[in-house]
Amino acid sequence: MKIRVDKVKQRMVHFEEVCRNSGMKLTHQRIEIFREVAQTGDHPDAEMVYQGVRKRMPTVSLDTVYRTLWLLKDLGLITVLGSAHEKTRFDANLSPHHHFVCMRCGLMQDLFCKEFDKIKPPKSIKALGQPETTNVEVRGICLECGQREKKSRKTKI
Amino acid sequence: MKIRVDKVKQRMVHFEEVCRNSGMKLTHQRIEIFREVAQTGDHPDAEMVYQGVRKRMPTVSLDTVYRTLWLLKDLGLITVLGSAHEKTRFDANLSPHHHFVCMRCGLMQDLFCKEFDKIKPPKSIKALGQPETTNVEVRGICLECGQREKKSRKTKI
DNA sequence: TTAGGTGCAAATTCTTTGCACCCTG
DNA sequence: CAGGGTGCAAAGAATTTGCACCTAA
Repeated sequence: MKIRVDKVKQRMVHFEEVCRNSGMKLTHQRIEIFREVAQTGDHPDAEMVYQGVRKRMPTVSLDTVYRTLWLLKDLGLITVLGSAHEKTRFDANLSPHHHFVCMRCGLMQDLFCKEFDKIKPPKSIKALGQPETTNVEVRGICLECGQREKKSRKTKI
Repeated sequence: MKIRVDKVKQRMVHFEEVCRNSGMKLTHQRIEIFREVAQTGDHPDAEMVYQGVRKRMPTVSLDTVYRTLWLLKDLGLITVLGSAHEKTRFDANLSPHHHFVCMRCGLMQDLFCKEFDKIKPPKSIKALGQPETTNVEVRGICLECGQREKKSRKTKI
């Protein structure tokens, strides 16, 4: 799925603005890597981004793609699906439940919520496939990471 | 977080029943690996399961732990969080949206749904951390995998 | 000019596999 | 007793890192 040209341009403008504000250098590589993600609608992985950028810039290296993607994520310019450093985890709790995931440390806690249990996919889901389970993922900062942040703010001043 | 002893026992009974029905062998290793997941409430990863089982059975190997965990997953005895074989994916779409994930091939498609956008975490979330985003993940079988299944069913008969 | 960015290759980390021996059913 | 299951060690795949050279600001 290709993103419409005007939408891509809009994203590029936003990207350049954020880059300049953050003080990071606007290199040719970074521009092309962001463009690749911005114009591809179907959640590319690092390798796909690399291959796409390579067509226009044959000398990029895969590690620059990785470094840039994480940087873009830190700047809030892209989102990351399926967590990099996080390992696969296993759960014997088969009853319906939801999760609270810490965006900083990756801690995943169970969240029981009757409201969430009632959520059903819309009819339009049929266009994508046959649904089986529906669950909610709340992302944020866990108590521990929140505490750590407060402390470091104090000591830094 | 330790799961209550009676709950663990209940899970063990279910496990042994499913094992027998599926025809797989009920080995000492499998029992201890399932027990470890069943009694640990905080989504252990393979390494943590391995270390836990090792205390009781010092000769188990990490690869048996992996093999067994995937087996348990295939039997529906445990669920898997954060996808094993799936790579990290990136997305430049920052507007709120949800996902439909294929449980067979891992394909992740965007799902736009105004109803889902309105969902807010319950107040009880404060006990876990500071929420930032809430999104819904519908899991099921995508159209392509659904088709493939139908075909293979026909040819097998 | 110069500090941050890049490419290369090697290292790490998580997970899987081939094979000979072992144990459940 | 037979065939699946296990442990070992080695392979694979994804991602990260050290270092010397390069380039945007």
